[in-house]
Amino acid sequence: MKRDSEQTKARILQCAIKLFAEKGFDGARVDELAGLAGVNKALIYYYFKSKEEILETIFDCFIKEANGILMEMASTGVSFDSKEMGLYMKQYSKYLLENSDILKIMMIESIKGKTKVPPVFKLIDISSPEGTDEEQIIIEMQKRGFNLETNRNQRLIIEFFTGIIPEICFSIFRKQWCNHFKVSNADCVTMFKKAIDMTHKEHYKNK
Amino acid sequence: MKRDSEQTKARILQCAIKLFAEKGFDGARVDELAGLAGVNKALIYYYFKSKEEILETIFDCFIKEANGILMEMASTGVSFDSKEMGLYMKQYSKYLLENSDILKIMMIESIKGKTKVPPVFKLIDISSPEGTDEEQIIIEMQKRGFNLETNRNQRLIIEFFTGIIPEICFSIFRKQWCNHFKVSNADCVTMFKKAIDMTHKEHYKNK
Amino acid sequence: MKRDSEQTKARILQCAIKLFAEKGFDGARVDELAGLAGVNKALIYYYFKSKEEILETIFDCFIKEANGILMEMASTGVSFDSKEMGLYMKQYSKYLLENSDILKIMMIESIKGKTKVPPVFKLIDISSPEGTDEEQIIIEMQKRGFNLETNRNQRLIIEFFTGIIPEICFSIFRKQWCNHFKVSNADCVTMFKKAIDMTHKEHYKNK
Amino acid sequence: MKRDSEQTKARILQCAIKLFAEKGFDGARVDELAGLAGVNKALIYYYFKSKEEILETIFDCFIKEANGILMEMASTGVSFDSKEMGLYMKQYSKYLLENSDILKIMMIESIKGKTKVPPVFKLIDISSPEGTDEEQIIIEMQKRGFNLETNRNQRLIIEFFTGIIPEICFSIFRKQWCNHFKVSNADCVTMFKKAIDMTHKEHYKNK
DNA sequence: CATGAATGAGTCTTCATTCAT
DNA sequence: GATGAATGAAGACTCATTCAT
Repeated sequence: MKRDSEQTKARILQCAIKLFAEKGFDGARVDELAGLAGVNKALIYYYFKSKEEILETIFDCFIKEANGILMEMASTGVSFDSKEMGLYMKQYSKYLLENSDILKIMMIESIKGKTKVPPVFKLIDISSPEGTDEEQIIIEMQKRGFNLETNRNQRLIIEFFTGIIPEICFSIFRKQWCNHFKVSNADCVTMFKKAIDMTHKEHYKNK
Repeated sequence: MKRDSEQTKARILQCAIKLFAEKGFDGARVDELAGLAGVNKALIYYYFKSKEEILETIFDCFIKEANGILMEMASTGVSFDSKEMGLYMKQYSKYLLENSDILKIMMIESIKGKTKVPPVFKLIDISSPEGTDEEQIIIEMQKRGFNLETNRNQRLIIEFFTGIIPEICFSIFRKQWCNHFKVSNADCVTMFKKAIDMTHKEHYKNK
Repeated sequence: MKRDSEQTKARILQCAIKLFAEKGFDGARVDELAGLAGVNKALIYYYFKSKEEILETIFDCFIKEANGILMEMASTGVSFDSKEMGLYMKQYSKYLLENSDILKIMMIESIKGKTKVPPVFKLIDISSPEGTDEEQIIIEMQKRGFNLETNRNQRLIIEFFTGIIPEICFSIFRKQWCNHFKVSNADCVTMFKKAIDMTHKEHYKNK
Repeated sequence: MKRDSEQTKARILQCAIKLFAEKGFDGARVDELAGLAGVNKALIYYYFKSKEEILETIFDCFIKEANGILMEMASTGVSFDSKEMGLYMKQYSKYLLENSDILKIMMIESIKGKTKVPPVFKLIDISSPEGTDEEQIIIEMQKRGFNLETNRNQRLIIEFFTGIIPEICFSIFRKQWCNHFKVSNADCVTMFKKAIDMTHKEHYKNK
């Protein structure tokens, strides 16, 4: 019972992610979601108060999960050049790539700007929570080989607009890019990694 | 007559841009657009066949205009370090910044992926049309000081995901960023420029 | 001036007949009529007070014309078997066949029954106006060889439902019948005449 | 559950028949239909995909039903003069008379000619399906006393334009005829039957 | 848990008609 | 006479949500 119930709710959520990503939250219809999930429309309202709540649930789960990964990354004392660091980076990139649908939804809703804080901003808030002892982190990171900007605002802008945003947008547009430019998925990913290495990651070493 | 008519149509388009940017195309209501533009709802359908056509018109005009700016930039024989080049770059950045609303709409519709080619892709297609004599351009650009990637696919990915996309997203999120991180608009713009200089633009000199 | 004006009005009417016949009065759009007639929509309202008035004009003209033909027929003292009578009958049939579009409109509007008197009823009212000296006519006709029913109501029903209605409906459906049953137009007309001869016209001789 | 649902759908259909007959399909409003049927407008779209589909459903049901009656009639080996045959004929006439609303709709839509085959044509297609062994039927009918035309096309035209069409149109115009000519319904029906007997039915005996 | 039926409030679009020139 | 622009009032159809079972 509980098993089935959980599964049904999860299935609804999974289908909602797919659907919202494809049509946008506004463009998606509860009817269609019911069809996709193979459940009665009314059942959706048994699990969720409203269409809106489905969206919120999706965001909350994702932010929490992404949070976990970043936290783990941040708390590990591995150096920039170390294999472990590379592993974490890879893992995070992979995580974003795997959740392209949620990122699509998040991006769209962020752009519309209905919420006080755009959901995507939360991805950087996590990696650099305001409460933290800034200087400490910077010194720590520099020890690991990162040449971090000391000005927090400047640092955030660099991280977000030339690091996270390209990563998100690549995740979002990868498929369409491959189709349009006739590139294989593997090549596309390799080339994007190189692009990030040549631009964003390079700047850590600059100066 | 013609005067008034043109103006009315333009007003509808301007309001549509504003509205679509705020609510997304799907979230926007024709009723509201009519109210915003101060015209009768039916008049909108006198000028445009459908809500969809308004969107297409917006995109077409923008792509055409952006095209013009880039064409001019490409056809001028100025060197990378020259003031003229800097001026053009600035102009294009400014252009994107000024059209943040259109970029919002474009980005959302691109993410949803209804069209074969995501509208945003057209911004890079223009700057590097497939028909062009690739080698010629690269040599030309290298003369001007640009260290362009010779592999076209790699070059496009770099240009798009670490150049255009950050520019677009900055345009889109600037206001929200300023609000959220309590930065002045001027500072924000300055910092973003520095961020781009340190990452994307730097790579032209790399190697 | 007057020339052009008259012509324009006539063209509008002709196109209206075509359009109303094809789509029905309710299904026809003034916009489309304007396009068909090659005039500005507003001009239609210069000539006619409303869409409704166009319909009325069409009906009035037709009734008046049909009236004329029937009057002439009735007032001529030719016998049933005479060539002249056959000529008139033919002429009337031809007239109906040529005005199939108007008959379509008339039939549709008659069926809907908005007006007190269905327009098609007027076609029989004419041929047998109530004010006339019934007996006189019957005697007259019998002299000419027609075996007319003496009961007016019975006579009207016979005339209308087995004479005029088949004639009208043949005019209306002729083309579609030819298409559907793969018959040539000429054959179809010949067969219909025979059908009428064998049924309706035959009854005049009965008894 | 099923009970109510079926009833509701049936009620919508019944009201649609009434409404379409009165105003024509194009002139009828879904809003009004909802009001008439005492249901929410959206419920109509729960049962039917579109206004159009309501019409199709009405036609399909009627054709199927009429089909049934005619099939039964055709398959019974009763002679033309027998009481049974008269009973069947009466039954069919009664059936048409009872469904004057559907016939009105059918006639209007047939006249407009949107569909490849005018719905009314289907009433004759049934009574004389092309695939059947023509000669056999004719011989069979002749045995029963019917003097059927051997030329199929001629026969169809006689049946349709002097048999079915008068029957349909009488059904359609009966009420209006009674009102206009101040005849009682009973008298009107009697007179029409006599009219058909004197014209269409008489021809079976001719020759 | 699950569902078929029902609904109020839209949502895009259309239409006959009018106005100003 | 003629026209492009404008409009109020619907029109078909949709959607998130709820109810009864």
